[in-house]
Amino acid sequence: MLRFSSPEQAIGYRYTPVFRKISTLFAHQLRPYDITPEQRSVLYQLYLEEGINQKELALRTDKDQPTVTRILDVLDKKQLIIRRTDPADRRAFLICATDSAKKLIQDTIPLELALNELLVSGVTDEQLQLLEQIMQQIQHNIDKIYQD
Amino acid sequence: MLRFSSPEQAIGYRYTPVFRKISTLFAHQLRPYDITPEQRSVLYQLYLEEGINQKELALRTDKDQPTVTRILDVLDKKQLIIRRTDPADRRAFLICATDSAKKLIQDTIPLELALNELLVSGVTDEQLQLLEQIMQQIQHNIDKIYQD
DNA sequence: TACATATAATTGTTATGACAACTATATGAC
DNA sequence: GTCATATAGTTGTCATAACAATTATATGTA
Repeated sequence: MLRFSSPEQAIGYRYTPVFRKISTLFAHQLRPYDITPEQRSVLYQLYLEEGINQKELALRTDKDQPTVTRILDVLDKKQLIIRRTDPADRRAFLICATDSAKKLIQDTIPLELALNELLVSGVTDEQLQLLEQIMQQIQHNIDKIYQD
Repeated sequence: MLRFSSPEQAIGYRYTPVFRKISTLFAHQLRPYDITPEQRSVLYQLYLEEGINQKELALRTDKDQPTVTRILDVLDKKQLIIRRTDPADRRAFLICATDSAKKLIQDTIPLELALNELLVSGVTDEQLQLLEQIMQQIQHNIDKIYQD
């Protein structure tokens, strides 16, 4: 049974622009730090665990390897990361965040949380849990589609 | 009172990649039609109402004017739209979809709806309504932030 | 009418992202 | 050890997006 009859009801069509705007808002807030939300998401993974390689970083940030390569190039220029060659695999680099990168992450986490509070004001904890449940189901469905 | 303590809980951080993947899935499905989801979203607005100008099209597609200009350039090359100068305002163009564009939209709507069914399988109608409510609240919050 | 200001569209620049093709190195089969 | 194959990373190309700056035309006011 079809539950939808018009493109406006398609979740991609309907919600993609909302998340684009959220990203833009966060980008504004990050501007004084000379970093973008995506660069920061890569840096944040290194903040959680250093010394992982680019493929692993791509996995953890949900980005493809070329995108990670280029974001790391930018972060490298800004001296926010260091690429060390993996002694165990000369094809790979082990990536580490510099001290200033770690400080940047620490300084911007409150910004991110504060923006999030604004975004979900008026949304109850129960609703947020439901949102997470629904999104997990959708993510599961996406993974299943990708398997084929 | 702060409800969030880690960036993983920020909705932008958490859900943006999900919608990116949805867009990629739809792009795969549209490949035989030689059109991208974003190009199609512009065309869809023209399918709903023709003869609007680029500024209005930007508003309706949630894109900025430069982005719309460039997407229309592509659609123009593919002969999917026609730009007519507005006789009442020589700065503006009135945009129309060609017949083949209208056919393309009609042919791809079932694809979009079918993909959406897959994406929300296992999600109840009640959950989808809740999702819409929550996202409307978030959208409202975003609009409020942009006002300042 | 003349001029200041606003607006529609365009162009340039930078970033992200998808995808294909490539290089260098590792691994596994023999 | 040799060779086929797999894998880590890079590069090229195109599309989308944000933003600043520009051009051409409208509009409002003196």
